[in-house]
Amino acid sequence: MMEKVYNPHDIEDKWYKFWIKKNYFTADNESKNQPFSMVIPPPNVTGSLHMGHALNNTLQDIMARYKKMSGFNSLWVPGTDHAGIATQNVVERELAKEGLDRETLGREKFIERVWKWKEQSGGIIIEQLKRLGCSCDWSRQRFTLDEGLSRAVREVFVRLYNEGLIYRDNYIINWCPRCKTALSDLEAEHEEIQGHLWHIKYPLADGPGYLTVATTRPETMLGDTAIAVNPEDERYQKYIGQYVILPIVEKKIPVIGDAYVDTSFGTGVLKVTPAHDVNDFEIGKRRNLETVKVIDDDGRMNENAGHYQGMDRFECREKIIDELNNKGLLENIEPYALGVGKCYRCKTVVEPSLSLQWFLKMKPLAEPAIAAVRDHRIRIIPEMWEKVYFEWMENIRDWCISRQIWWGHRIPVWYCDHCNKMYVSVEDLTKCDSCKGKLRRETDVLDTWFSSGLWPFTTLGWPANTKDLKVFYPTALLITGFDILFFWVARMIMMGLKFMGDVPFREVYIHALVRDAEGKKMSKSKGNVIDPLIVIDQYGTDAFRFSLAMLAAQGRDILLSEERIEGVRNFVNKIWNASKLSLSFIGNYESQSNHRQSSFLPDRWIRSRTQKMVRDVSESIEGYRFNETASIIYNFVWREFCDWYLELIKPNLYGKVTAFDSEATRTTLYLTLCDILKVLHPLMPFVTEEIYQRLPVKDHESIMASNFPYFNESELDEDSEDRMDIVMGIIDVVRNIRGETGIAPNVKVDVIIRGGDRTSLLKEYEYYIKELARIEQISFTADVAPDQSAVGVYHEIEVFVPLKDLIDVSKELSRINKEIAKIDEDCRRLKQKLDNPSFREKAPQEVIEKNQANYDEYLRKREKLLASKNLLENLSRS
RNA sequence: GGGCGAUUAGCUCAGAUGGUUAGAGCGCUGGUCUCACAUACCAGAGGUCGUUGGUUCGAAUCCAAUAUCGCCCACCA
Repeated sequence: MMEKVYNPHDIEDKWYKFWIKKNYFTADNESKNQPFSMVIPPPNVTGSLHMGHALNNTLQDIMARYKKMSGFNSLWVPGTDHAGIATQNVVERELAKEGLDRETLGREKFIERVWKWKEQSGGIIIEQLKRLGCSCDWSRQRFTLDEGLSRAVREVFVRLYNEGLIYRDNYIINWCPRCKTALSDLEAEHEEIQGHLWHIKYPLADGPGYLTVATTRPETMLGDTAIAVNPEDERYQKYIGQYVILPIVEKKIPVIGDAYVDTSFGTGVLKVTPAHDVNDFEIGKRRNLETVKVIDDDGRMNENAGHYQGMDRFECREKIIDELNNKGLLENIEPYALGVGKCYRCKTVVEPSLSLQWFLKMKPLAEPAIAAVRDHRIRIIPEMWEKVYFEWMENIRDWCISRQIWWGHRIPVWYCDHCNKMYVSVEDLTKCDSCKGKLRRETDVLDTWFSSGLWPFTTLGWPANTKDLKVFYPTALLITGFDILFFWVARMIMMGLKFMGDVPFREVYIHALVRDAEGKKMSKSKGNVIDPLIVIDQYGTDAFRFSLAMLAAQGRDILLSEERIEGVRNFVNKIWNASKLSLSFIGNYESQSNHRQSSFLPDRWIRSRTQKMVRDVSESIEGYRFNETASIIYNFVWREFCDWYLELIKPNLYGKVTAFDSEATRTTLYLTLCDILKVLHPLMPFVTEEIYQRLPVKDHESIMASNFPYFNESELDEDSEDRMDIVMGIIDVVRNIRGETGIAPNVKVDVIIRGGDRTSLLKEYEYYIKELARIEQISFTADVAPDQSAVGVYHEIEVFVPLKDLIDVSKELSRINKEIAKIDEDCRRLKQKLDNPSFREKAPQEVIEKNQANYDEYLRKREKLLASKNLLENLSRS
């Protein structure tokens, strides 16, 4: 017995376990079926499911299930990312609670601790993905730091090093003083803040006078080793070669000429701090300037900062300004908006700092990756993201891949402190080949994104030559958010091409961000986060997934509101109840072998409509237009199947009408219900399985194993659709009159129809028209219009509802007037178009004909309405 | 500084290669507990598609400007 209201709670878990037990998620690399593979964007082990994951994985699951049902050997590889900095931070916070820190614990103990944490809390998100219904192949689950992947990372590092693509160098990198590590350019998020441009006087070393420098970062002046002017700048040319006294430090530094200096910015004089600014570093290299670091790894001033040593960099800024001011060296303060980089993990302002780091040369890797997208070996959808991709790839800079943290892939490099030899090796090393001295291993680890960049092939077993790689690489599709297009997607493309010699995926579908109902980004600090798991508890997974799909229009952010989900919850309930009714009609229906073509018009109509629905659903899924998929199904099920079809077959299946073959109707109903469940399954896996299992006859033991409906042209039936349009149209006309003139639903009316050559069709379906429009009696006439009636016109057919006491003449008159006014407006527009000679000349014949036909019909309809209107007006006068 | 996107009903959004009477959900108005569903049913109101030009027989749809909002990238201190 089915409940009156669908209750998702027990059902979801039951079926998920069932699918697991049946191994439906496990791909078979021996299968003869065409493969369809995806790798999951591995969520961070620190993470718990948020809306972004929910959307991302719902869309992937829709594709995985759809492809599986469409006969593909569908593989969806799951896994998690070790998320270096993020995870280390989490565990460090835990340690802090115990009054510990990683330094006192030591590297080995600390890493043990992180692993322990990972085992205990790192799996949460996987369980959450299961609640979302994800059909991942859990037997192939990977972790970016597991043994196989670690091996692959080393392999890649060594190969890239041997090819000269990985190098170690001193360069300005983004340093996070809180995480105490270098970051890549992408990991520093730029933010505009209101700051100042300080104008500082640098006295000339020889003689009176000074040059004024404008800077946003006065604290770095302690590390200045020159000031620069543009050699073309007539104001300052003469100073080139002279010296100034660096204030506070009281050191002589040269005035140099460099074309980099913009004469129109600030004072046209630039302070050069090679150790704390990229451009200054470049100038310094060109001019052989000394580099003086003044800020330490923890963001405090160091020993080169004189009496500022030990002071926080921002406090130092204030104090330096005071000191300069006291010395009369502060000329001016200008408000100025500047961009500062912040650590993407902890939001601390990063310090550009000269540092010895490992880098990966990007240009040689980027070129083939650009080509792959340019010639569409990889298709990025929506296309606009291609431009963004190209823009970044064409201006790519070398990637700082080393991190000074402990949690991650330790760089496979060993140093001999005796003979200064360096080894890069896949295998662990202990002794120096030449001097037999003990080797010291590099302490840095790799950027987390280094290993995730290898994800599509390392998860399939690389560097071993596995069957999985052979069958499932390149993967078919990657679904991800635009926020990691550079971090992840671009790097996978480069690495895939480099190490597999082929693209990592053929298509990339980029989806938008999930925002709150007001369009704001969801964040904990704003308190506007909607927790997917609470939504699931409240409305069920199916309603949640369908909502996400429904809102997932390409290229636009998704605004999620609770009302929206509630609406879909109602839809799930509608499906439940429609199925309940359908199942009661189908009864113990035995097999499809007695499949009879029905002659009952609604049967023929619904089958024809079903075919079009199935076709449109497939097309929209293939085109990643998930919102379209959802609304096609929504409208079909609710409007066509429930509101019309089920209502129309009731008389037959309740036995009120016996003129039609009710077995054929039951067959039709059964087939249509099956089709609905199947097209819905990728979006709503649970409720569809639950209902499917209740079918008296199933073609498979699970809906997951059944076949996605295919477009069956032989069931298309335009003639039946046309005839149904007439039946529905007549019912609509009566309902409109009823509604507009205020006849209560429980009051039946009589109706007179002048049906012309459609009379026999309407007579045949008279009973159904009566039922759906709540009519007591229909009389058909060929005569003139009856007077004292409300009138409605559908094509050539006129429908009269005698007024009796039911209808207020004035209401009916205003209804007719409204309708005539609308027709007049439409006619005016159509006539204008049709009277235009160049329209008749240049528009396609078919468009002209259609417009003409519309126009003619409007005129006829208008005439009929007018006749009735006149009758009513006479009546109301008399 | 460069690039991208958005602007359609009160709200949130659909409208792929130009030819509709511009759609949906929620909300709103009126009427119904009609034997699957009140998480429902029936009817209705509501839009000169940001602005201005242009291309075209025809523009919400293509082009160009402009305004407002949002995002991304960027080594002018």
